[in-house]
Amino acid sequence: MAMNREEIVAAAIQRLNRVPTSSMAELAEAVGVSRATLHRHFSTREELLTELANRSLDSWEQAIEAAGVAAATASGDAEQIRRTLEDLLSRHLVYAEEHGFALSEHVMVVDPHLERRIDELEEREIELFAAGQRAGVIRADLPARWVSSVVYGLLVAARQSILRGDVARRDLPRIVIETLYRGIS
Amino acid sequence: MAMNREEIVAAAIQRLNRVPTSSMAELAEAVGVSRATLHRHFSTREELLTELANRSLDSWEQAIEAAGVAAATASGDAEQIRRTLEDLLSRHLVYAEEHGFALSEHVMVVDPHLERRIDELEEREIELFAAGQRAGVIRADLPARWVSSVVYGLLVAARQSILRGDVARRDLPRIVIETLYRGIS
DNA sequence: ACCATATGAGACACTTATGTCGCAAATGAT
DNA sequence: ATCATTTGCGACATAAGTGTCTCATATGGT
Repeated sequence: MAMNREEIVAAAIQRLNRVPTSSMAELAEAVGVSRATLHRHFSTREELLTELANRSLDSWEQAIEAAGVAAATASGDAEQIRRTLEDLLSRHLVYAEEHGFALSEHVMVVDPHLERRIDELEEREIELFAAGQRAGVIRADLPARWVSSVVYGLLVAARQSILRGDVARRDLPRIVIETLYRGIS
Repeated sequence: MAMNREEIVAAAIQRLNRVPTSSMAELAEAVGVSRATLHRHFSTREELLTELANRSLDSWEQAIEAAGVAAATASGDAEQIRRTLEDLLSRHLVYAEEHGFALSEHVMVVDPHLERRIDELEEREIELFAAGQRAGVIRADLPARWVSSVVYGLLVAARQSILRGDVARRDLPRIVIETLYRGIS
């Protein structure tokens, strides 16, 4: 087969999305490769998981940049912030589907470097939320960090809804954004 | 020491709330009991986890009943539904703190009986949400099951906020209810 | 003080996951 | 066709978790 690192990572992510506690043997089978070969590419399980986590954070970071979070935060313009927020949310939904396993704790490795990266990415979003509050896009009586947690919680909810078939994939962005902005009343 | 089942369960729950993947040895140590004694009370790990899960669902069920979900659903009265919703939410927050480990998937046992119980409890809440929609308390353009997922997601967010110290415990109920009803704008 | 019961400590067998190694077979480029 | 590289397969050692058992000790009620 001659799988390269990319293909292995992609297949492993898919598997972990369905069965987050998969062993190396299960991952190897899911990838379509022998256990020995998997170990040839990733000498330890931790190395594999760290790589997956970093890929996952790459996607997240890319979403933040593609949505123009930094520019919107700096601009302070209400409309730009609103557009960026919705764009970011939509990208997050894709992220939640593709890297959802990383959303559940206790699965990923506890690596100081990873934790710092997560904090840094989250901080960039929190700054956007804070800018949104100053611009009147987001109510100011909620801590910006709480807003961040709410977005995270909604992603968990969205992922669950998709997995259970409660909401159609194409309806999700609208429903999530509607719920985030206006709540359920 | 002469620990009874109750004390063991309580200590185990506390431990699992912090370290959801604890082994039997770790749980025994956390309980303050030898591994053998733990096995005398719960012959297998699965038995222990099933018991914990059922205790957890007992709490959940009790919250549903104490909040008067059934009565509110049957009444169809907007004000009663609103009060019940807020009451239920507050109780859920306590539940999320005490049984949060059960909120994360992949930790608990996959037991058909447990799954049925969860479905049944969730269904009772969904009926309340649907009644809320008919009474105009909850917007009707969202699937009631989505509302249920959102509540779940907000609990995950609330738990995370508490653990990280982003929001004070006493502010949580108001913030969560505010966010649920009105969103972030 | 006595006795039934509960506990702790340790040993044991069993299972599962991890990581390494050697070797034969397949692959692929030249 | 040849040769270097990659792969699969199986064996192996190691580690960790689970569940059982025995025996000495501690506890608590009478």
